[in-house]
Amino acid sequence: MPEINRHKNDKSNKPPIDAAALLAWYDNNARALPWRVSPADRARGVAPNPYFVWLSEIMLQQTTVPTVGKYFAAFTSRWPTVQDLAAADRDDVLKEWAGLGYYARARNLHACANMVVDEFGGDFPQTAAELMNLPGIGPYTSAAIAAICYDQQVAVVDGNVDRVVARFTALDQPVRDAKPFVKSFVQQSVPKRAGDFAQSLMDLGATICAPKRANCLICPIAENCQGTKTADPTNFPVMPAKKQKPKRAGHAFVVENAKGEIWLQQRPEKGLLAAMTEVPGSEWHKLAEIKSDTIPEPEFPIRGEWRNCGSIEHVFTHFALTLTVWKLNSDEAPTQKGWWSKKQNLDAEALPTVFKKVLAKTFEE
DNA sequence: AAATCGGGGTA
DNA sequence: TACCCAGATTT
Repeated sequence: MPEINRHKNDKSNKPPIDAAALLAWYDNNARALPWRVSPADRARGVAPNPYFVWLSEIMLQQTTVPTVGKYFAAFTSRWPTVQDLAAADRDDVLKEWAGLGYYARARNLHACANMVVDEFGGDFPQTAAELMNLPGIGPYTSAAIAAICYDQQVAVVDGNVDRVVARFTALDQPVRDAKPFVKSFVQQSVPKRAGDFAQSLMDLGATICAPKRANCLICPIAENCQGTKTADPTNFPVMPAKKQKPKRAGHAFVVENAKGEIWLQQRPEKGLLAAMTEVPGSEWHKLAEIKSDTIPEPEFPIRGEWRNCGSIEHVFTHFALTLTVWKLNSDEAPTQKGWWSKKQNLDAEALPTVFKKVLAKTFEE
């Protein structure tokens, strides 16, 4: 008996998404967001601001809508146009981004703004293929900007859409291994109102077809959904095997001078928290590699009466970190390159959250 | 294909 | 706790 060379999730076996029904739902239930043009305004011909859409899309990468809110307001207030952002100092962009995470986004954001101004006269390219060439803009973001701003009929696939499609088609493998299928499945349903359709699918995933709750009773596309016919649609998407998070540990050195200033320095241009600001510290030892329960003794950068302030915990994407915090009052600079920063002004520095935790620990005294 | 790259909200 | 969030880039 010959093999039937057809994938189990071949789209020819799956009824498509009812775009008209989804758009009708979106017309009445769209989330109101600062960077978004409502479907009613869009129907009247109001065009989205590509700078706002692009900025929001970069901020929203792996980041929730509530978290982005304040940062989006701060950026658009300080830099109202892409020309303003391009003209800004990169360090100021990093300072505004501090706390939002994934700092390569901030570096690429500034580079992209300059490219749009220098190479495209300040106007974003209007197709996903062209947008893909800009720094920080990948498969999702290029499609999102092209669809939302210019109604290019491309499939926009983010984490929400992955989940909706996985449930809709009862996908039997992790979406990570079925990206082409998900994209082609969405593509066949993209209507003329491509931007509203993209946002409707994401809104559906954010509100009705949520990660731990599927409210199928009020879902506008439940009719053709395979997942809702199963015992529990939230069994989809199936998750890949998880692996445990390794641990690292190190020391952080906080030096305060007689004027109440803290010694800060800049991290290297590459790697974790690249180009951001930090306090001096030790290497972050991988606990498995030092074959011991205890990390090496601290090698203080300068002599003095260092005080142990306890430790802080911080969890990154791929490891968990424990830092022992040490404090010294001294007017001597502990490292070669760096600067003194007033304690009252630390919020304006480009300090990632892990170092804000370190500093907060020393202020408990 | 797998690893790297942050931080916070949710159940 | 574990999972997930309008992913991109590097290895």
